[in-house]
Amino acid sequence: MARKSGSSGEKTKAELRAAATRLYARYGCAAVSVRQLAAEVGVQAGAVYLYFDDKQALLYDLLDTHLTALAEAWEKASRVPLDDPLARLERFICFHLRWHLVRKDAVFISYMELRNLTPENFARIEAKRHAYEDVLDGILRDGVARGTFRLADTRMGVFAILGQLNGVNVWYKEGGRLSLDALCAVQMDMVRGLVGMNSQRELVQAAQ
Amino acid sequence: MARKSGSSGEKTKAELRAAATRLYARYGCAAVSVRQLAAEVGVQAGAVYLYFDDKQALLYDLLDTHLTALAEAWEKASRVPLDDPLARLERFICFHLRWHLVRKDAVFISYMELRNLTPENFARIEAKRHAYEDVLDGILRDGVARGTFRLADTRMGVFAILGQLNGVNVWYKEGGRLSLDALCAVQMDMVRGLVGMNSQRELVQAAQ
DNA sequence: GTCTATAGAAGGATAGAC
DNA sequence: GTCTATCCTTCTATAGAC
Repeated sequence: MARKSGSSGEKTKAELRAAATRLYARYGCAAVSVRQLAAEVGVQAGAVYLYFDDKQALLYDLLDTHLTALAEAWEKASRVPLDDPLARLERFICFHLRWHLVRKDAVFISYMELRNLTPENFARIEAKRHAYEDVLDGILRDGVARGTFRLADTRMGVFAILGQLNGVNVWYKEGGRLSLDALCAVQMDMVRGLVGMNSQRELVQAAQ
Repeated sequence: MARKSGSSGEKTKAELRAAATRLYARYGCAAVSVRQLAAEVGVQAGAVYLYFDDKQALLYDLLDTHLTALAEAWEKASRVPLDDPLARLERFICFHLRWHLVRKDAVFISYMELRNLTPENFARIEAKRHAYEDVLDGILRDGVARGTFRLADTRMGVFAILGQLNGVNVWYKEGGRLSLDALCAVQMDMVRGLVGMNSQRELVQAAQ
C-alpha cells in the first residue's frame, strides 16, 4: 500500500474524472474546455495536464475505466454458475439495469463520445464493448440451442435487448414511483417475450 | 410558385442543411466550426449567416425539419385505417425501421444534440417527439385493452420497442446480407414476443 | 502539485465591397 | 448571394515561478 504525500494529487485526478464525466455527459466533450473542467474541480487549467496528456487521453481514460469496471462487475456478479438459460438471462438483465442506472453519465459518454476517440483508442474500446455483448450472446445461443429460447438471430437479439435496456437510462428516475425491483421485473417480462418464451408467464403488474 | 433568381440561395441552404447533418452526426455540433461547414458546401463562413441566424438556429432547424417530416410521413403511411392491433403494430414497426434507416445521420443528431438546444427549442422538439411516441402508445393501449397484447405497462413498452428499433440504426448496413424485408420480419417477431403474443408464431428465419 | 502568464491557433459573428 | 477582412473571444497546451 503506497504512502501518500501531503499533496492531493490522486484526489484531484479522481475529481477531474468525476467532473469530466458529469460535464461531458451534459455538454459533450467538444463543448467543455479544459478551463471549465479545471474550474469545476477548483484548480487551474494547467494542472489538468499533470494528470492527463491531453483531452484525448482523458476521454479514453474515462471510457476505458468505465468498460473495465463493467467487465469486473459482471465477472463478480456471474461467479455462481447457473444452468437454466432463463435464470442466466435474468441475472444478466438485472445486473445490466442496476449497474448502468447508477452510472447514467458514464454510460451516455461511452456511447456518445466514441466518435471523438482516435482510431486506435476507438478500436480498444470497441473490443471491450464487444466482449460484454458476447456475454449476452452466449446466454442467448445457449438458450436457443437447448430449446428454451426461440430467436431467429441471436446477434439481433443481443442488440434488441441491449437497445431496450439502454433506453431505460433515458427515462427512469431513481426514487420515483417505480422501484428498481419492479423495473427489473417488468423489463425481464418483456425480454422473456422477446426471446420467445412468454406463453405461460404471470404478468408483472407495474406501479402506476 | 415563386420565381427563382439566377442566384443559388435555396440550393445553398439545402446543401448547408445536408452538410451540417453529415458533419454534426460525424463529429458533433460543438466540434464543427462554421468555417468547416461552409467549406464543405464551397462557400465562405459569412455566407452561412444569410440562411441561419446562428449555430443554434441551424441546429434547431435540422431537428425540427426531421421531426416534422417524420410526423408527415407517418400521417401518410397510416392513412388506411386498420382494426387489428397486431396489424397496426406491424405497420408502425415497418414504417419506423424503413424511415429511420435511411436517415441515420439525422436520427443520430436528433437524439445526441438535444442537449445543445436552448431550453425553449428543446421543449418544442421534445413535444414533437412525444407526439410520435404517443402513436405507438396508442397502438399498445388499444391492443392491451382488447386483450391482444399483454403488457404490464404500455409506456415502458413504448420505450422498450423504440429502444430496440433504434438500436438497429447502429449495426444495420443497407445492402448487406440481410434485406430490409427480412430485417423488419425478425424485428417484428421480437416485438410480437415483447408485447406478449409470440406463443403461436412461426419463427422467421434470418439470413446469416 | 498548483499557480500565473502566455504563445499560437481557431472559434463565432459582423461589416462592407462587389 | 457571396466574398474578403476583421473584431473579439475562447481554446489547447506549455513554460516557469513558488
